[in-house]
Amino acid sequence: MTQTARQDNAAAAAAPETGIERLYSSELANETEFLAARARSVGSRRANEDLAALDLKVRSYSVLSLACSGLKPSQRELAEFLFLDPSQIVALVDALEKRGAVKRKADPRDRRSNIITPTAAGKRLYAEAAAIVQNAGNSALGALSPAERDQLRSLLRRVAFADQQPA
Amino acid sequence: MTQTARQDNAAAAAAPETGIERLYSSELANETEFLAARARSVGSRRANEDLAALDLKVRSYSVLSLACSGLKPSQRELAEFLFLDPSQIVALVDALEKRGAVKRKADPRDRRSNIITPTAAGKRLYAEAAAIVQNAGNSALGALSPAERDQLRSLLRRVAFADQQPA
DNA sequence: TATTGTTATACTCTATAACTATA
DNA sequence: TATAGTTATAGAGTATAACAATA
Repeated sequence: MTQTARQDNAAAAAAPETGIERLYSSELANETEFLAARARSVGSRRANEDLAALDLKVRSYSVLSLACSGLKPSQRELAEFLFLDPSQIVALVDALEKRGAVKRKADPRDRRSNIITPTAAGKRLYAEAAAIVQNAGNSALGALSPAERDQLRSLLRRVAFADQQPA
Repeated sequence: MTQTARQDNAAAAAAPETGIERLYSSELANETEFLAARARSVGSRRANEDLAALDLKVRSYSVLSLACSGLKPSQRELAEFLFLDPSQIVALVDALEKRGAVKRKADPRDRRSNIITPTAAGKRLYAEAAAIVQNAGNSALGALSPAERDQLRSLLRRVAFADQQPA
């Protein structure tokens, strides 16, 4: 609830150094690295806030989404794909399973593996969550035209998956 | 130090479902939200690894960079700009000050404020660090042409700063 | 009274190692 | 022996509240 009063008055003219906007001209503010971090921060903050209505976060939403993808991912695959440790996946799947959104199923070809599939309730939850996330995303990307959003997504996709190959 | 052995052998052909690439086709993998998070993850992981040689991280590098910007930011401004809590800035500035890279200086116009300025050593450190970060960034963006990198940066900039206005 | 910086604290996230069951 | 999942734990990151100095 911080109300940063605008200072576009006489005092501002006397002290134009006050105001964060002046930092926009810093070198840092032009590094892709920094901008990506900040853009993600803007986006996921908003998404987390909105997803709270469904008792989800971006993390659990991601797992639920992949569970609902029809691709029958194993926990190991979720970990690799989401850049998370397998032990973190355990906790995320636990929470989703406890609320009846997903099920663990032993892979018939390798009984060590747990394949994660959604329940009917899980699919409904995902539908709601996906709408919320899309909405939050649109809001975060409000400054861009539809074409620019596609462009951004396409560029990010190439960067995000360029490193996927085993190191 | 996890050496994920490549599996491009007969076993891989027998189990084509193994392999994370199939998850590229999921809905999640096409959400800008997710892609931005992942792209940032790729970039900052690499940057953090490389900056370790200077005993810096992306966070402390950001503070050092702004300190060296000539814009004479206060701690409060650093907190707002970096989306960090003022108490976190304290710790970051403490560490940089302890190693002689930056100094706190009372703002003559408001003695409550600490203006963060670099020492000569801090400027040298920043020069080295900036080269490392730029290098890491280029590596992370390796899949993109120079023009595409500019495009990405420009788009990210608009998203990253769209939300800057007081909430 | 409000704000900057500080400290202390708790909570979340992340990383690591050890254990089990399967292979 | 190697891998998938699990558990426990420690460390880093993040958020909150209270306090001192200054405005």
